Amino acid sequence: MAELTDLERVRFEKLNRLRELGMEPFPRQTTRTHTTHEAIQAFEDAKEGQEVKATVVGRLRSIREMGKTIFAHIEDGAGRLQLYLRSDDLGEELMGLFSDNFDLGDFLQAEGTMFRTRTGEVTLNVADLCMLAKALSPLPASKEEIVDGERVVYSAFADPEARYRQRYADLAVNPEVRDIFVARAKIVRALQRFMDERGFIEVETPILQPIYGGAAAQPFITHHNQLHQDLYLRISFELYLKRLIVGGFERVYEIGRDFRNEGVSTKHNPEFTMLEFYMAYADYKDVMALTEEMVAYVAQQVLGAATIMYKGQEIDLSPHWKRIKLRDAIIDKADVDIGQYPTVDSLRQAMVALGHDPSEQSTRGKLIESLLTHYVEPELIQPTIVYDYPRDISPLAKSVPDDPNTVERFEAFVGGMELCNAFTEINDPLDQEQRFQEMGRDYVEGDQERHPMDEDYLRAMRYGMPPNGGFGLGIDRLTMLLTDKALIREVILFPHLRSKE
RNA sequence: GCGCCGUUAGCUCAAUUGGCAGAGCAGGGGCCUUUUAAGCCCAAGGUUACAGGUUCGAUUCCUGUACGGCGCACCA
Repeated sequence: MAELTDLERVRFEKLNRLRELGMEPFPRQTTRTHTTHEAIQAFEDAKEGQEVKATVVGRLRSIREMGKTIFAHIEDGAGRLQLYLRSDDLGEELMGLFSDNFDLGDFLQAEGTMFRTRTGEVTLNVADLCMLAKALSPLPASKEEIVDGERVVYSAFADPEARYRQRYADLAVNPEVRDIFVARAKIVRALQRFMDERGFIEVETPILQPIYGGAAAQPFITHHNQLHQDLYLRISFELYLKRLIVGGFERVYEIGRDFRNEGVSTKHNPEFTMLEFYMAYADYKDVMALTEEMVAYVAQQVLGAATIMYKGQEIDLSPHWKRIKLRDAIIDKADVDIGQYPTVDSLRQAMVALGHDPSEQSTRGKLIESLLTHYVEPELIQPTIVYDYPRDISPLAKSVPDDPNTVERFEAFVGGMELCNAFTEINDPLDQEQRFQEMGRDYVEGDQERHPMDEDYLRAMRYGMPPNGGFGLGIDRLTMLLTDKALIREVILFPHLRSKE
């Protein structure tokens, strides 16, 4: 065991003392007749003069000793409840035992009768209590008061590093952090309900993949010892889900984890949660309509409204969203018409004139994308669908009717953030093969983002793939949006951090 | 990967130009039988992230390391 701090040593002594006094600090059995919320509700609902007895459990969050009485609050999954310990009711022995050996953070069980204090708070007058679990280490201390119904916290546990490394302590002392993850769970449920109601079936495809694909990203590599085989953690679900479209499922979706071996930022975590769906007999316009409907639905289900506040700005998520061609969006925000620069070199020169320093290896599509990222994305606060993308950065998307260099692809942006990415999927195996070959040509040998050729995927396509629209949405990003968080780490329970030792 | 900033008690934060490192809360000892950031009295709590350097003297200045934050780069 690690060396104890002074505070921990004191608690350790209390733990031993409890055992000596015959109170097990980690008992096996718990009795609970009411949650804190139910106990308060039962009292509120009771007739005048009717006695309400309750046995509640929870973690000690505050203690106020006043001579021969003690006020305390416990917290359980449902909320908080004030306890009132009175020497005359509890007995001097238990009173002293509590006072000497119970600390903030301990879990306890208390039995008694509900009443209302002079100041109006519904409270349990405790007749008996016991320890359920002794906390050996003190939780990060904070204090709070209620001002006009708002909780004001003093000395809140706020150091981001400590909060992420010890998320358990963060969750234990910062209830608003728990709220984020409750919202996140609701978001996932709402998405599933939305998809299920529209005839999509939820599937699970491999995370360990012999060939990665479906996105331009560096993979994590792992190894299967018995099979002597290197495997990649998936960077997308795309190619497996479309195999299922070949197999006869018309509508499939998957919610799961993607892994990308890239830099971390306020919007990027090495592992993140995606929703991808594929819809036969649909194209990207159909998917646009479904996207608007989906996001508005989720907001409505989780927040009760399709209008949200994000970083101090009101955002209306209800359909229909603004739609703009990528070329027009870049003219609009960057004052560059990519149509006038049909070659990599001409576009690079135009960007250098704007003060950029584009990488030598960039394709024309990558240059366009960096214009999008720099000038357009941060400006798109209200939901906006940007569509019709360059071919060379979209190797799985079908081209638009009269322009082989532009593909039917869109991304939706909200709050200055890319939320999802979708396209009319290529279903011509020969076209797809050619695109894979172009990727092999355009991306120099050793470029980690070069797409490996997935022969089995091409074989699947040759059996015949119905026309279909595909879609990917970052659930972490959607959660940031709906919980008004600027940092992806705030919506991931255990975000990746460097090891400390 | 690059740049800037940060790291002081369990938590939140101070510390003049380089001159004995402080406070609130938490914890400990007292007082207080309807309090709620309860209050009052007393005492305690520190290798100032780590390793070096400059200096009579370093939390403070310099170098390096670790971790974090922000920005950039990367990021179909």
